[in-house]
Amino acid sequence: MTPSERPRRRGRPTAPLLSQEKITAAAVELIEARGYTALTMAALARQLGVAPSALYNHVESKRQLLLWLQDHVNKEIDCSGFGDRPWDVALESWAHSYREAYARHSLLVPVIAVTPIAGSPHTVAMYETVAAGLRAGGWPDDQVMDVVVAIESFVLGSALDAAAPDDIFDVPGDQAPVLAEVVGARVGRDAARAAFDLGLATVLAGLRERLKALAG
Amino acid sequence: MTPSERPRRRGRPTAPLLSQEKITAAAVELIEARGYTALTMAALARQLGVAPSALYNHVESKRQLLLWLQDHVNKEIDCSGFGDRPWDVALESWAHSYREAYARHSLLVPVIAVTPIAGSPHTVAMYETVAAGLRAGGWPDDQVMDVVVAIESFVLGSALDAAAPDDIFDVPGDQAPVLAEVVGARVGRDAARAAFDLGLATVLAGLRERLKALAG
DNA sequence: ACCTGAACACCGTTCAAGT
DNA sequence: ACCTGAACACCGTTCAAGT
Repeated sequence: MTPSERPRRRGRPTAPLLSQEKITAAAVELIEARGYTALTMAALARQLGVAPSALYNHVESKRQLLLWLQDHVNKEIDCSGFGDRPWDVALESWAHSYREAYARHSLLVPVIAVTPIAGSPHTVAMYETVAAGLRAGGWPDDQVMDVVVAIESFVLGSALDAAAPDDIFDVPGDQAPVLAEVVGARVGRDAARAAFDLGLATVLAGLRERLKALAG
Repeated sequence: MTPSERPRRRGRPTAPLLSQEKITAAAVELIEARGYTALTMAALARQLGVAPSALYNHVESKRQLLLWLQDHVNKEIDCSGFGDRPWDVALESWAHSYREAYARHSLLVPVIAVTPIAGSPHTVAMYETVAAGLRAGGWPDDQVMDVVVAIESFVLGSALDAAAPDDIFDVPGDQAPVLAEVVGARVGRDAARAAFDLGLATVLAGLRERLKALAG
Protein backbone atom coordinates (compact mmCIF):
# COMPACT_ATOMS: atom_id res chain seq x y z
CA MET A 1 0.00 0.00 0.00
CA THR A 2 2.78 2.40 -0.80
CA PRO A 3 1.44 5.75 -2.00
CA SER A 4 1.46 6.05 -5.74
CA GLU A 5 3.47 8.90 -7.20
CA ARG A 6 0.64 9.93 -9.43
CA PRO A 7 -2.65 11.09 -7.92
CA ARG A 8 -5.49 8.56 -7.99
CA ARG A 9 -7.97 9.17 -10.77
CA ARG A 10 -11.44 10.08 -9.63
CA GLY A 11 -14.47 7.84 -10.01
CA ARG A 12 -14.30 4.02 -9.71
CA PRO A 13 -10.74 2.76 -9.95
CA THR A 14 -11.84 0.66 -12.91
CA ALA A 15 -9.72 -2.46 -12.44
CA PRO A 16 -8.82 -3.81 -15.88
CA LEU A 17 -11.19 -6.41 -17.27
CA LEU A 18 -8.37 -8.38 -18.86
CA SER A 19 -5.02 -9.90 -17.93
CA GLN A 20 -2.64 -12.53 -19.28
CA GLU A 21 -4.14 -15.12 -16.96
CA LYS A 22 -7.73 -14.39 -17.92
CA ILE A 23 -6.95 -14.31 -21.63
CA THR A 24 -5.01 -17.55 -21.48
CA ALA A 25 -7.73 -19.27 -19.47
CA ALA A 26 -10.40 -18.14 -21.92
CA ALA A 27 -8.31 -19.33 -24.85
CA VAL A 28 -7.85 -22.75 -23.26
CA GLU A 29 -11.58 -22.97 -22.62
CA LEU A 30 -12.31 -22.07 -26.23
CA ILE A 31 -9.83 -24.61 -27.59
CA GLU A 32 -11.09 -27.41 -25.39
CA ALA A 33 -14.68 -26.69 -26.34
CA ARG A 34 -14.33 -26.10 -30.07
CA GLY A 35 -10.75 -26.72 -31.16
CA TYR A 36 -8.00 -24.51 -32.53
CA THR A 37 -9.92 -23.42 -35.60
CA ALA A 38 -12.33 -21.68 -33.22
CA LEU A 39 -9.52 -19.72 -31.62
CA THR A 40 -9.87 -16.34 -33.32
CA MET A 41 -9.28 -13.00 -31.70
CA ALA A 42 -12.94 -12.14 -32.25
CA ALA A 43 -14.16 -15.37 -30.63
CA LEU A 44 -11.75 -14.90 -27.75
CA ALA A 45 -12.98 -11.36 -27.16
CA ARG A 46 -16.55 -12.61 -27.27
CA GLN A 47 -15.73 -15.26 -24.67
CA LEU A 48 -14.32 -12.51 -22.44
CA GLY A 49 -17.25 -10.14 -23.03
CA VAL A 50 -15.09 -7.48 -24.58
CA ALA A 51 -14.41 -5.86 -27.95
CA PRO A 52 -11.71 -7.55 -30.07
CA SER A 53 -9.57 -4.44 -30.06
CA ALA A 54 -9.46 -4.50 -26.25
CA LEU A 55 -7.29 -7.61 -26.39
CA TYR A 56 -4.47 -5.61 -27.90
CA ASN A 57 -4.03 -3.62 -24.72
CA HIS A 58 -2.74 -6.85 -23.15
CA VAL A 59 -1.30 -9.09 -25.85
CA GLU A 60 0.93 -7.99 -28.69
CA SER A 61 -0.39 -10.38 -31.29
CA LYS A 62 -2.06 -13.71 -31.78
CA ARG A 63 1.40 -15.25 -32.02
CA GLN A 64 2.20 -14.04 -28.51
CA LEU A 65 -1.06 -15.53 -27.30
CA LEU A 66 0.08 -18.88 -28.70
CA LEU A 67 3.32 -18.53 -26.74
CA TRP A 68 1.34 -17.93 -23.55
CA LEU A 69 -0.54 -21.11 -24.37
CA GLN A 70 2.74 -22.95 -24.87
CA ASP A 71 3.90 -21.94 -21.44
CA HIS A 72 0.54 -22.95 -20.00
CA VAL A 73 0.78 -26.39 -21.62
CA ASN A 74 4.41 -26.88 -20.59
CA LYS A 75 3.52 -26.15 -16.99
CA GLU A 76 1.51 -29.38 -16.97
CA ILE A 77 4.29 -31.60 -18.29
CA ASP A 78 5.61 -34.08 -15.77
CA CYS A 79 9.30 -33.61 -14.95
CA SER A 80 9.03 -35.11 -11.49
CA GLY A 81 11.15 -38.14 -12.35
CA PHE A 82 14.30 -36.08 -12.70
CA GLY A 83 15.90 -35.90 -9.29
CA ASP A 84 14.77 -39.10 -7.67
CA ARG A 85 14.61 -41.64 -10.51
CA PRO A 86 17.38 -42.78 -12.90
CA TRP A 87 17.79 -40.49 -15.90
CA ASP A 88 16.36 -42.95 -18.42
CA VAL A 89 13.26 -43.65 -16.38
CA ALA A 90 12.69 -39.93 -15.87
CA LEU A 91 13.26 -39.26 -19.56
CA GLU A 92 10.71 -41.87 -20.50
CA SER A 93 7.91 -40.50 -18.35
CA TRP A 94 8.76 -36.95 -19.36
CA ALA A 95 8.50 -37.94 -23.02
CA HIS A 96 5.16 -39.65 -22.48
CA SER A 97 3.74 -36.67 -20.64
CA TYR A 98 5.15 -34.27 -23.23
CA ARG A 99 3.62 -36.15 -26.14
CA GLU A 100 0.24 -36.40 -24.48
CA ALA A 101 0.13 -32.66 -23.81
CA TYR A 102 0.91 -31.70 -27.40
CA ALA A 103 -1.28 -34.35 -28.96
CA ARG A 104 -4.08 -32.17 -27.57
CA HIS A 105 -2.38 -28.97 -28.76
CA SER A 106 -0.77 -30.05 -32.01
CA LEU A 107 -1.41 -26.69 -33.64
CA LEU A 108 1.12 -25.21 -31.24
CA VAL A 109 3.86 -27.58 -32.38
CA PRO A 110 5.08 -25.62 -35.41
CA VAL A 111 5.05 -22.44 -33.34
CA ILE A 112 6.98 -23.67 -30.33
CA ALA A 113 9.53 -25.48 -32.47
CA VAL A 114 10.90 -22.18 -33.75
CA THR A 115 10.34 -19.78 -30.85
CA PRO A 116 13.02 -18.76 -28.33
CA ILE A 117 12.13 -20.02 -24.88
CA ALA A 118 13.46 -17.05 -22.92
CA GLY A 119 10.10 -15.32 -22.52
CA SER A 120 8.35 -18.44 -21.19
CA PRO A 121 9.19 -19.07 -17.53
CA HIS A 122 7.65 -22.52 -17.14
CA THR A 123 9.26 -23.65 -20.35
CA VAL A 124 12.67 -22.51 -19.15
CA ALA A 125 12.07 -24.28 -15.84
CA MET A 126 11.22 -27.50 -17.64
CA TYR A 127 14.42 -27.48 -19.69
CA GLU A 128 16.45 -26.62 -16.60
CA THR A 129 15.05 -29.64 -14.80
CA VAL A 130 15.66 -31.98 -17.72
CA ALA A 131 19.18 -30.68 -18.34
CA ALA A 132 20.11 -31.03 -14.68
CA GLY A 133 18.67 -34.54 -14.61
CA LEU A 134 20.70 -35.68 -17.62
CA ARG A 135 23.87 -34.14 -16.25
CA ALA A 136 23.30 -35.85 -12.92
CA GLY A 137 22.75 -39.08 -14.82
CA GLY A 138 26.26 -38.87 -16.21
CA TRP A 139 25.80 -37.24 -19.61
CA PRO A 140 28.63 -34.92 -20.62
CA ASP A 141 27.69 -31.25 -20.90
CA ASP A 142 28.34 -31.03 -24.63
CA GLN A 143 25.82 -33.78 -25.40
CA VAL A 144 22.99 -32.91 -23.03
CA MET A 145 21.19 -30.57 -25.43
CA ASP A 146 21.59 -33.00 -28.31
CA VAL A 147 19.81 -35.64 -26.28
CA VAL A 148 17.10 -33.20 -25.21
CA VAL A 149 16.50 -31.93 -28.74
CA ALA A 150 16.53 -35.42 -30.24
CA ILE A 151 13.91 -36.64 -27.76
CA GLU A 152 11.90 -33.49 -28.20
CA SER A 153 11.91 -33.81 -31.99
CA PHE A 154 10.65 -37.35 -31.71
CA VAL A 155 8.01 -36.33 -29.17
CA LEU A 156 6.69 -33.42 -31.23
CA GLY A 157 6.67 -35.43 -34.44
CA SER A 158 4.75 -38.14 -32.59
CA ALA A 159 2.31 -35.57 -31.24
CA LEU A 160 1.50 -34.52 -34.79
CA ASP A 161 1.15 -38.15 -35.78
CA ALA A 162 -1.23 -38.73 -32.89
CA ALA A 163 -3.61 -36.22 -34.47
CA ALA A 164 -3.71 -38.19 -37.72
CA PRO A 165 -6.76 -40.25 -38.71
CA ASP A 166 -6.50 -44.02 -38.26
CA ASP A 167 -6.79 -44.71 -41.97
CA ILE A 168 -3.97 -42.41 -43.03
CA PHE A 169 -2.01 -45.28 -44.63
CA ASP A 170 -4.95 -47.04 -46.25
CA VAL A 171 -4.27 -47.59 -49.92
CA PRO A 172 -5.60 -49.75 -52.76
CA GLY A 173 -3.77 -53.09 -52.45
CA ASP A 174 -2.85 -53.34 -56.12
CA GLN A 175 -0.93 -50.05 -56.05
CA ALA A 176 1.27 -50.90 -53.09
CA PRO A 177 0.92 -54.55 -52.12
CA VAL A 178 3.59 -54.69 -49.42
CA LEU A 179 2.38 -51.48 -47.82
CA ALA A 180 -1.19 -52.75 -47.79
CA GLU A 181 -0.09 -55.96 -46.10
CA VAL A 182 2.05 -54.43 -43.37
CA VAL A 183 -0.61 -51.81 -42.66
CA GLY A 184 -3.16 -54.60 -42.33
CA ALA A 185 -0.80 -56.55 -40.08
CA ARG A 186 -0.76 -53.90 -37.38
CA VAL A 187 -2.48 -55.25 -34.31
CA GLY A 188 -4.32 -53.42 -31.55
CA ARG A 189 -6.16 -50.15 -31.88
CA ASP A 190 -3.91 -47.17 -31.28
CA ALA A 191 -1.33 -47.42 -34.02
CA ALA A 192 0.18 -44.00 -33.32
CA ARG A 193 0.69 -44.97 -29.70
CA ALA A 194 2.34 -48.26 -30.65
CA ALA A 195 4.77 -46.52 -32.97
CA PHE A 196 5.62 -43.99 -30.27
CA ASP A 197 6.21 -46.69 -27.69
CA LEU A 198 8.43 -48.66 -30.05
CA GLY A 199 10.38 -45.56 -30.99
CA LEU A 200 10.82 -44.38 -27.44
CA ALA A 201 11.92 -47.78 -26.16
CA THR A 202 14.35 -48.00 -29.05
CA VAL A 203 15.81 -44.57 -28.50
CA LEU A 204 16.23 -45.17 -24.78
CA ALA A 205 17.99 -48.45 -25.42
CA GLY A 206 20.31 -46.69 -27.84
CA LEU A 207 20.98 -43.87 -25.38
CA ARG A 208 21.84 -46.27 -22.55
CA GLU A 209 24.23 -48.07 -24.85
CA ARG A 210 25.84 -44.80 -25.90
CA LEU A 211 26.29 -43.53 -22.35
CA LYS A 212 27.81 -46.83 -21.31
CA ALA A 213 30.27 -46.60 -24.20
CA LEU A 214 31.18 -43.07 -23.14
CA ALA A 215 31.79 -44.11 -19.54
CA GLY A 216 33.74 -47.26 -20.37
CA MET B 1 -5.47 -39.15 -82.67
CA THR B 2 -8.58 -41.20 -82.06
CA PRO B 3 -11.71 -39.31 -83.03
CA SER B 4 -13.38 -37.72 -80.06
CA GLU B 5 -16.96 -38.73 -79.41
CA ARG B 6 -18.06 -35.17 -79.01
CA PRO B 7 -17.76 -32.78 -81.96
CA ARG B 8 -14.88 -30.34 -81.78
CA ARG B 9 -15.90 -26.86 -80.70
CA ARG B 10 -15.42 -24.20 -83.31
CA GLY B 11 -12.85 -21.43 -83.09
CA ARG B 12 -9.44 -21.90 -81.46
CA PRO B 13 -9.36 -25.06 -79.36
CA THR B 14 -8.27 -22.91 -76.38
CA ALA B 15 -5.93 -25.28 -74.59
CA PRO B 16 -6.29 -24.64 -70.85
CA LEU B 17 -3.82 -22.19 -69.39
CA LEU B 18 -3.49 -24.14 -66.17
CA SER B 19 -2.81 -27.69 -65.02
CA GLN B 20 -1.71 -29.46 -61.83
CA GLU B 21 1.89 -29.48 -63.06
CA LYS B 22 1.95 -25.79 -63.92
CA ILE B 23 0.28 -24.77 -60.69
CA THR B 24 2.63 -26.91 -58.59
CA ALA B 25 5.69 -25.61 -60.42
CA ALA B 26 4.59 -22.01 -59.94
CA ALA B 27 3.94 -22.65 -56.25
CA VAL B 28 7.40 -24.14 -55.79
CA GLU B 29 8.94 -21.18 -57.56
CA LEU B 30 7.03 -18.79 -55.33
CA ILE B 31 8.03 -20.62 -52.16
CA GLU B 32 11.69 -20.82 -53.10
CA ALA B 33 11.78 -17.14 -53.96
CA ARG B 34 9.78 -15.67 -51.10
CA GLY B 35 8.86 -18.39 -48.62
CA TYR B 36 5.59 -19.95 -47.54
CA THR B 37 4.05 -16.74 -46.26
CA ALA B 38 4.12 -15.52 -49.87
CA LEU B 39 2.13 -18.51 -51.05
CA THR B 40 -1.36 -17.08 -51.36
CA MET B 41 -3.90 -17.97 -53.99
CA ALA B 42 -3.75 -14.39 -55.28
CA ALA B 43 0.06 -14.42 -55.55
CA LEU B 44 -0.02 -17.81 -57.21
CA ALA B 45 -2.56 -16.60 -59.77
CA ARG B 46 -0.43 -13.55 -60.41
CA GLN B 47 2.61 -15.74 -60.99
CA LEU B 48 0.58 -17.70 -63.54
CA GLY B 49 -0.85 -14.61 -65.23
CA VAL B 50 -4.40 -15.51 -64.41
CA ALA B 51 -7.28 -14.40 -62.20
CA PRO B 52 -7.37 -15.97 -58.71
CA SER B 53 -10.75 -17.54 -59.37
CA ALA B 54 -9.33 -19.38 -62.39
CA LEU B 55 -7.28 -21.57 -60.04
CA TYR B 56 -10.44 -23.16 -58.70
CA ASN B 57 -11.14 -24.77 -62.06
CA HIS B 58 -8.11 -26.98 -61.36
CA VAL B 59 -7.55 -27.24 -57.63
CA GLU B 60 -10.23 -27.82 -55.00
CA SER B 61 -8.69 -25.69 -52.30
CA LYS B 62 -5.44 -24.36 -50.95
CA ARG B 63 -5.20 -27.46 -48.79
CA GLN B 64 -5.22 -29.65 -51.90
CA LEU B 65 -2.49 -27.50 -53.39
CA LEU B 66 -0.40 -28.21 -50.30
CA LEU B 67 -0.95 -31.94 -50.85
CA TRP B 68 0.28 -31.59 -54.43
CA LEU B 69 3.35 -29.91 -53.00
CA GLN B 70 3.80 -32.75 -50.53
CA ASP B 71 3.83 -35.25 -53.36
CA HIS B 72 6.25 -33.07 -55.29
CA VAL B 73 8.61 -32.92 -52.30
CA ASN B 74 8.33 -36.64 -51.58
CA LYS B 75 9.27 -37.44 -55.16
CA GLU B 76 12.73 -36.02 -54.42
CA ILE B 77 13.35 -38.14 -51.31
CA ASP B 78 16.06 -40.72 -51.75
CA CYS B 79 14.83 -44.30 -51.28
CA SER B 80 17.50 -45.82 -53.50
CA GLY B 81 19.21 -47.62 -50.62
CA PHE B 82 16.33 -50.02 -50.14
CA GLY B 83 16.93 -52.95 -52.42
CA ASP B 84 20.68 -53.07 -52.66
CA ARG B 85 21.94 -51.90 -49.25
CA PRO B 86 21.23 -53.37 -45.77
CA TRP B 87 17.97 -52.09 -44.24
CA ASP B 88 19.67 -49.96 -41.59
CA VAL B 89 21.97 -48.23 -44.06
CA ALA B 90 19.05 -47.56 -46.39
CA LEU B 91 16.93 -46.29 -43.52
CA GLU B 92 19.66 -43.90 -42.48
CA SER B 93 20.09 -42.27 -45.87
CA TRP B 94 16.31 -42.16 -46.37
CA ALA B 95 15.93 -40.36 -43.04
CA HIS B 96 18.64 -37.85 -43.91
CA SER B 97 17.13 -37.12 -47.29
CA TYR B 98 13.64 -36.91 -45.79
CA ARG B 99 14.71 -34.43 -43.14
CA GLU B 100 16.53 -32.25 -45.59
CA ALA B 101 13.53 -32.03 -47.89
CA TYR B 102 11.13 -30.97 -45.15
CA ALA B 103 13.55 -28.62 -43.47
CA ARG B 104 12.99 -26.53 -46.61
CA HIS B 105 9.23 -27.16 -46.49
CA SER B 106 8.49 -27.18 -42.78
CA LEU B 107 5.15 -25.49 -43.25
CA LEU B 108 3.94 -28.66 -44.94
CA VAL B 109 4.79 -30.81 -41.94
CA PRO B 110 1.59 -30.26 -39.94
CA VAL B 111 -0.45 -30.85 -43.08
CA ILE B 112 1.14 -34.08 -44.24
CA ALA B 113 1.20 -35.52 -40.76
CA VAL B 114 -2.58 -35.78 -40.74
CA THR B 115 -3.49 -36.35 -44.40
CA PRO B 116 -4.26 -39.75 -45.92
CA ILE B 117 -1.62 -40.70 -48.47
CA ALA B 118 -3.93 -42.46 -50.93
CA GLY B 119 -4.27 -39.48 -53.28
CA SER B 120 -0.51 -38.90 -53.57
CA PRO B 121 1.13 -41.41 -55.94
CA HIS B 122 4.77 -40.60 -55.22
CA THR B 123 4.10 -40.67 -51.51
CA VAL B 124 2.51 -44.10 -51.77
CA ALA B 125 5.44 -45.29 -53.86
CA MET B 126 7.88 -44.07 -51.22
CA TYR B 127 6.15 -45.95 -48.41
CA GLU B 128 5.92 -49.06 -50.56
CA THR B 129 9.66 -48.98 -51.14
CA VAL B 130 10.46 -48.44 -47.47
CA ALA B 131 8.03 -51.11 -46.29
CA ALA B 132 9.39 -53.65 -48.75
CA GLY B 133 12.94 -52.80 -47.71
CA LEU B 134 12.24 -53.34 -44.03
CA ARG B 135 10.43 -56.59 -44.68
CA ALA B 136 13.33 -57.79 -46.80
CA GLY B 137 15.63 -56.80 -43.96
CA GLY B 138 13.89 -59.24 -41.65
CA TRP B 139 11.34 -57.08 -39.83
CA PRO B 140 8.08 -58.86 -39.05
CA ASP B 141 5.04 -57.49 -40.85
CA ASP B 142 3.28 -56.32 -37.70
CA GLN B 143 6.18 -54.05 -36.73
CA VAL B 144 7.14 -52.55 -40.08
CA MET B 145 4.74 -49.61 -39.87
CA ASP B 146 5.68 -48.91 -36.27
CA VAL B 147 9.31 -48.57 -37.34
CA VAL B 148 8.37 -46.41 -40.32
CA VAL B 149 6.13 -44.11 -38.27
CA ALA B 150 8.65 -43.83 -35.44
CA ILE B 151 11.42 -42.79 -37.83
CA GLU B 152 9.10 -40.47 -39.67
CA SER B 153 7.98 -38.78 -36.44
CA PHE B 154 11.59 -38.19 -35.51
CA VAL B 155 12.41 -36.91 -38.98
CA LEU B 156 9.51 -34.48 -39.15
CA GLY B 157 10.10 -33.22 -35.63
CA SER B 158 13.73 -32.68 -36.57
CA ALA B 159 12.71 -30.87 -39.74
CA LEU B 160 10.73 -28.41 -37.65
CA ASP B 161 13.67 -28.05 -35.30
CA ALA B 162 15.97 -27.34 -38.25
CA ALA B 163 13.89 -24.25 -38.99
CA ALA B 164 14.47 -22.86 -35.49
CA PRO B 165 16.85 -19.95 -34.85
CA ASP B 166 20.25 -20.80 -33.39
CA ASP B 167 19.59 -18.91 -30.19
CA ILE B 168 16.32 -20.66 -29.36
CA PHE B 169 17.67 -21.96 -26.02
CA ASP B 170 19.53 -18.82 -24.98
CA VAL B 171 18.46 -17.79 -21.51
CA PRO B 172 19.74 -15.55 -18.70
CA GLY B 173 22.25 -17.66 -16.76
CA ASP B 174 20.84 -16.81 -13.34
CA GLN B 175 17.39 -18.17 -14.20
CA ALA B 176 18.55 -21.56 -15.40
CA PRO B 177 22.23 -22.12 -14.63
CA VAL B 178 22.54 -25.72 -15.79
CA LEU B 179 20.65 -25.04 -18.99
CA ALA B 180 22.85 -22.05 -19.74
CA GLU B 181 25.96 -24.16 -19.22
CA VAL B 182 24.98 -27.13 -21.36
CA VAL B 183 23.72 -24.83 -24.10
CA GLY B 184 27.09 -23.05 -24.03
CA ALA B 185 28.91 -26.37 -24.07
CA ARG B 186 27.56 -27.38 -27.48
CA VAL B 187 30.38 -27.41 -29.96
CA GLY B 188 30.36 -26.81 -33.71
CA ARG B 189 27.84 -24.72 -35.60
CA ASP B 190 24.80 -26.64 -36.65
CA ALA B 191 23.22 -27.68 -33.37
CA ALA B 192 20.02 -28.96 -34.95
CA ARG B 193 22.02 -31.19 -37.25
CA ALA B 194 24.09 -32.56 -34.36
CA ALA B 195 20.95 -33.43 -32.41
CA PHE B 196 19.48 -35.15 -35.45
CA ASP B 197 22.62 -37.17 -36.08
CA LEU B 198 22.82 -38.25 -32.46
CA GLY B 199 19.15 -39.19 -32.40
CA LEU B 200 19.28 -41.08 -35.67
CA ALA B 201 22.41 -43.02 -34.73
CA THR B 202 20.82 -43.84 -31.41
CA VAL B 203 17.55 -45.01 -32.88
CA LEU B 204 19.32 -47.16 -35.48
CA ALA B 205 21.45 -48.78 -32.79
CA GLY B 206 18.29 -49.49 -30.82
CA LEU B 207 16.53 -50.92 -33.85
CA ARG B 208 19.41 -53.24 -34.73
CA GLU B 209 19.43 -54.50 -31.17
CA ARG B 210 15.68 -55.05 -31.24
CA LEU B 211 15.72 -56.96 -34.53
CA LYS B 212 18.54 -59.14 -33.29
CA ALA B 213 16.53 -59.94 -30.16
CA LEU B 214 13.53 -60.82 -32.33
CA ALA B 215 15.59 -63.13 -34.53
CA GLY B 216 17.45 -64.79 -31.68
C1' DA C 1 -4.86 3.01 -18.35
C1' DC C 2 -8.08 0.68 -20.71
C1' DC C 3 -12.18 0.20 -23.41
C1' DT C 4 -15.42 0.85 -27.82
C1' DG C 5 -16.54 1.30 -32.63
C1' DA C 6 -15.21 1.95 -37.08
C1' DA C 7 -12.02 1.08 -40.35
C1' DC C 8 -8.12 -1.29 -43.02
C1' DA C 9 -5.62 -4.58 -45.64
C1' DC C 10 -5.70 -8.74 -46.34
C1' DC C 11 -7.31 -13.91 -46.70
C1' DG C 12 -9.68 -18.14 -49.33
C1' DT C 13 -13.62 -19.01 -51.97
C1' DT C 14 -18.05 -18.55 -54.82
C1' DC C 15 -20.63 -17.42 -58.77
C1' DA C 16 -22.83 -15.17 -62.60
C1' DA C 17 -21.38 -13.81 -66.91
C1' DG C 18 -18.75 -14.29 -70.92
C1' DT C 19 -16.08 -17.20 -74.91
C1' DA D 1 -14.37 -26.25 -70.57
C1' DC D 2 -12.26 -22.59 -68.75
C1' DC D 3 -11.60 -17.78 -67.82
C1' DT D 4 -12.84 -12.85 -65.77
C1' DG D 5 -14.65 -9.60 -62.48
C1' DA D 6 -17.29 -8.67 -58.71
C1' DA D 7 -18.66 -10.09 -54.49
C1' DC D 8 -18.70 -12.53 -49.80
C1' DA D 9 -17.50 -13.90 -45.25
C1' DC D 10 -14.08 -13.93 -42.78
C1' DC D 11 -9.16 -12.89 -40.71
C1' DG D 12 -5.69 -10.06 -37.52
C1' DT D 13 -4.74 -5.47 -36.44
C1' DT D 14 -4.86 -0.22 -35.95
C1' DC D 15 -6.52 3.98 -34.25
C1' DA D 16 -9.26 7.96 -32.98
C1' DA D 17 -12.48 8.80 -29.59
C1' DG D 18 -14.29 8.28 -25.18
C1' DT D 19 -13.97 7.46 -19.64
